[in-house]
Amino acid sequence: GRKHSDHKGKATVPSAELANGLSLPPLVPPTRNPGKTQKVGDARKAWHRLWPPGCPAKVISEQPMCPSLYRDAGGCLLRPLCLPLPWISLLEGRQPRLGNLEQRILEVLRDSGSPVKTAQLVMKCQVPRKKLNQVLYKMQKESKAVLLVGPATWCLTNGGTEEVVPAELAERPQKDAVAIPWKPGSELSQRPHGPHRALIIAQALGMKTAKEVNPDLYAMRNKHLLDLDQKSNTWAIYRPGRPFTCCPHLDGAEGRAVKRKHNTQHLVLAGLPLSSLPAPPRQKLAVLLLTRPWKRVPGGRGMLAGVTREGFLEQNPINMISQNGPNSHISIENSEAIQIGHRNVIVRQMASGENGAPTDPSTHGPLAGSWGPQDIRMEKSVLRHVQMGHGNEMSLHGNPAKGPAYSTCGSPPGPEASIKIQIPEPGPHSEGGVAQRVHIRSCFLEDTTVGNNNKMTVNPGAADPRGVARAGEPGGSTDPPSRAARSRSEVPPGSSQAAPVNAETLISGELAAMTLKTQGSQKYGRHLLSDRIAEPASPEGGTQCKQPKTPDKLLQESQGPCLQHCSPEP
Amino acid sequence: GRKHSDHKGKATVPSAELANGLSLPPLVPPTRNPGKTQKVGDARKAWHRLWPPGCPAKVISEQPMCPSLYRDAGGCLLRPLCLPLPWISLLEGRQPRLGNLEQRILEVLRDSGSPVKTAQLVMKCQVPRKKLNQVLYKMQKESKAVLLVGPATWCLTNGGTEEVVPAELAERPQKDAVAIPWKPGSELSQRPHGPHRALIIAQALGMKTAKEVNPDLYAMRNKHLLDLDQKSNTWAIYRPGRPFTCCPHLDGAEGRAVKRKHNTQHLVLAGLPLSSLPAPPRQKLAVLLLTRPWKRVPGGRGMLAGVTREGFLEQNPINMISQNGPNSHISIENSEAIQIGHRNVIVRQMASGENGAPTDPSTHGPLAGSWGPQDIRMEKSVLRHVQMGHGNEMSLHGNPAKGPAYSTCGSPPGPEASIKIQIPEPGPHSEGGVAQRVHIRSCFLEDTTVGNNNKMTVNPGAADPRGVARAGEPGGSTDPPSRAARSRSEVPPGSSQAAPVNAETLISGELAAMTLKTQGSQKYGRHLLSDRIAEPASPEGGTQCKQPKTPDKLLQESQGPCLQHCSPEP
DNA sequence: TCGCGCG
DNA sequence: TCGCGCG
Repeated sequence: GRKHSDHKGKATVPSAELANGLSLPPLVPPTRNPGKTQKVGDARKAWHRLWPPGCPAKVISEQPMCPSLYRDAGGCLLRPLCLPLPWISLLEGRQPRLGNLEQRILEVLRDSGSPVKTAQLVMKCQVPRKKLNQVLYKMQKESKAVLLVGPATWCLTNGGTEEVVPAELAERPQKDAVAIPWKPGSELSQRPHGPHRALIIAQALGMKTAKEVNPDLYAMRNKHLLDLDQKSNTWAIYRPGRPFTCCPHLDGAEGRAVKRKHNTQHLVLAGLPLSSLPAPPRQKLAVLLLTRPWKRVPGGRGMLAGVTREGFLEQNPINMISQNGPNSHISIENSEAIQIGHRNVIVRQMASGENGAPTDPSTHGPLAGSWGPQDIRMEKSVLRHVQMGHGNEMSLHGNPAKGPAYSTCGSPPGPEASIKIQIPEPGPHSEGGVAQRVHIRSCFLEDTTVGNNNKMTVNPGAADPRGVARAGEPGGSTDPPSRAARSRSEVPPGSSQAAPVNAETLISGELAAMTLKTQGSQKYGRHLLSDRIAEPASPEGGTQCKQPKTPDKLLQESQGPCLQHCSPEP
Repeated sequence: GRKHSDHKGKATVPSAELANGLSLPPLVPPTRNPGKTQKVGDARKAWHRLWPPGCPAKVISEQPMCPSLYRDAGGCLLRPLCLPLPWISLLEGRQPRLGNLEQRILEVLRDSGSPVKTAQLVMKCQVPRKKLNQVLYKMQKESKAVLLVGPATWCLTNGGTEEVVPAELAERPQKDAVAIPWKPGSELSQRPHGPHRALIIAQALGMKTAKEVNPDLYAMRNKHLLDLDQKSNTWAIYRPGRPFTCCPHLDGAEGRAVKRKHNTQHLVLAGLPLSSLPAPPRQKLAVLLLTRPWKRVPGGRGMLAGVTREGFLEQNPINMISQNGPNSHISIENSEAIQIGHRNVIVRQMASGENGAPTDPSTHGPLAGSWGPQDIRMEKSVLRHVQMGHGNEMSLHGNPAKGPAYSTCGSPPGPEASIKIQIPEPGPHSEGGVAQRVHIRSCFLEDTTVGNNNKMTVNPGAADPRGVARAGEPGGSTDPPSRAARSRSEVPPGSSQAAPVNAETLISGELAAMTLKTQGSQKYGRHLLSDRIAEPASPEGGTQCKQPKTPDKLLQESQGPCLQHCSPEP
């Protein structure tokens, strides 16, 4: 991408560029002692240092669920504080700020000291002319900070002094704005996820009493940014899925603790995608999730937290999503029986039968090493019983789920939902590289396999309940009813079982059995699937994972994964 | 989908609508004796009859690779000539003509008799305002046929008489324009694919010498429209993949000859579209299709219906599409049972059959290393029972699912339904890179396999319950009712089972069994059939399909074919 | 004097 | 007088 180098010639932060379509100016170290009192004039300068033009402040408020995103993209200047986004959001919420572009425009105009042509601004601000005009005209109309003084020619209304106070800036009293910045050595910094009492938080924010900060805290709780523990009356960063969630931003100790604590598993993990999708004007984030068959969350905008909370740990057969790379995205919607990766096997035998017996794996075993790289991109798609990869097998006996019943006549898979699965190369420079690259966007997937040498047998059985009932192993253990059967009975009449994704249905859907697999070298800790699953043909494992172990059992052996979620929406 | 009914209230041609976003006016029969000399004034009228407004003339020059599509969509008036597109292109290239939109604009203005607001034109012409303005201003500037007489207000410059002579029309001398049309009884008409000597062609075009037509012929050769046989010095329609190609537009005799020659029958081959995709504001892609059960042809809309009607062998179970040019595109809609890749096999056993047994996997094991690279892009498509990759197998037992039942409510996955499948040629520069590249966008896929050496068995059972019951293995286990059958009964009447398809998406229909295959002759990568498919019936070979007499079986023997199609765009 | 931001 | 086509 292009880099903005106008500002002191430093490189910009590309991730922020994604977030708002702007280039970032170079990072500027925060004020050494931000808590120190300053004069107002200086204060404004200080703000500028804290949130220089281009720092995607909006990311914070708009996409509050994603600490890591903020930290990487927008939290540049606050990163040294090592604070999760909610705190930063809280902090930042008390700061006056302008949009990135507005800031940059004013700066350019001020620096110029004379009218500036739009073409110049385009270059200085590194944004498309159209976007620039949108902002310029809006600024002229709303804040009067700029004026069109000729054809495509703009200047400051106040002669370029510091007294520029655009509308947004003028709205908030700024008296204590600068006093706010987080105390570096505060309790919160030491224990960034909490819990903390309100007073501590208030003090960290430069306030005196809890009362001052409470309104914000409660508001943030309502937005699922924070969690109030009623017993201890303490506030903590809210993390969906906790304690089962292992967040990437946890430090090693904490992460391990979580794993230890929940050693039980059935684990789940889940994937967390973080993404600031491109598209400036209407960017929406699709997202992610996954985990056990989670049910649809009615109504849902945004509250991925809710999704996760509800959906977790429900009799889930297998969910494995591995996320590896720092910028990986996983976003899956309405998925069912998916395999992505090499050599996966899905066997679904809902009904009687030894017949759904998968083919002999050995036949393609030898071919194991031969599969080539894969680069897959899917967008706005609905897939059922899909395998992608080499040497896969799929057997579908009887009636698998009856397909996405779209009631959704109106809206198609929304424009922004996205799934991306990128599996970076295991080694530092193994350019030979990407064994599999998958981009899935706005898709419905069911019984899907992506990868090489996968196998899928779907033997859902009949509508006849008996068939379902028989769907056990030879040994006599009774399998749970098929998902299809279950969902069939569970889904209320008239409800759409699987709606094509759109921005608002992001969170709805079912993911019945999904396997995302990467062949990673174990060195790097990227091997995300249990060996059992990865190598079903192993001697002790027998053949195809015919069912000896429940998926959950298999999962127990897998290393925990982690995930993070964020579902920012403007 | 909207229909244009302004023009004498007749239904329009959807395929053209797809192609350029315009509705077509009703077809007008061509001049009885097009070769007859006429006065210039009459001539222009004759042109209008030959290429009435809405006739996608541009299709010809812009996308010359698509005879059958042209014949149905744009070549409507030339259809009686039974000429392949290249000739028509050649012929047409000498005709003055207007673009669809220009024609339509003039028509609307003429009908109005008074200045017309752009907003009105938007509605009348069914094109986006921006596109309309582009054309309007261009017309004003270049042909002076229209004039901006007020804000967004246009009128004819000549009061709406027939004397409108837009730039394009005026550019060419028209003295012999009308004299050109193909001689109905010419050699070329009798042998429309050639070969013919240049003189014959020239004469058919109303010229006197070969020299006159040679520049065009060579130019067309360079565009791969025509082929010059050096030995005989004759020109023929160039058909990639010949002689294995059985083109839909072949006349009966030639078609039979091809069949006889290759003993393949039931075979089909089909279409290959080449399309210029997306295009600016809101172009829509026309598409293609092909095949056999191609049941639904929405009434009244679509010339593609015609394509199918005319060109394809009814009852052919399997259609193969070969892709040959480097930039070819294949667009598939509402397809089912598709295989894309090398050495695929589709076995569909509609009823009874204890076999249905998938083929022996070992047979294709050895071939593993031979798969070529693949680059597949799919967008906004619906596919069922699809395999993409090399050496796939697919067994469909029982009733081929009835495909997504499109209720096509409202909006679909989007305006630009398209599938692109690009299979890079294994040229010298096959850097050993990406073995498979897949891009899927806005698709519905079910029972789909993407990859090499995949296998798929779908055992849904027949519509007939008994048949279904028997469709199991010899062991006698009872198969569950077919998926199709069940879903049929389960899905409430009126509910759409699967539908993310645009109402305007056109050419909705079903593609029951399709195989997209590429293969290359070792050298050129244009060999279109796999050995497996080409020679399955050989005595020593194959055990692939046990059902001898079914069409499926016959398919095994089929030689690969070819075809091309194109979906026009302005 | 292409000014364009426009939904 | 939202005129907008604009590269």
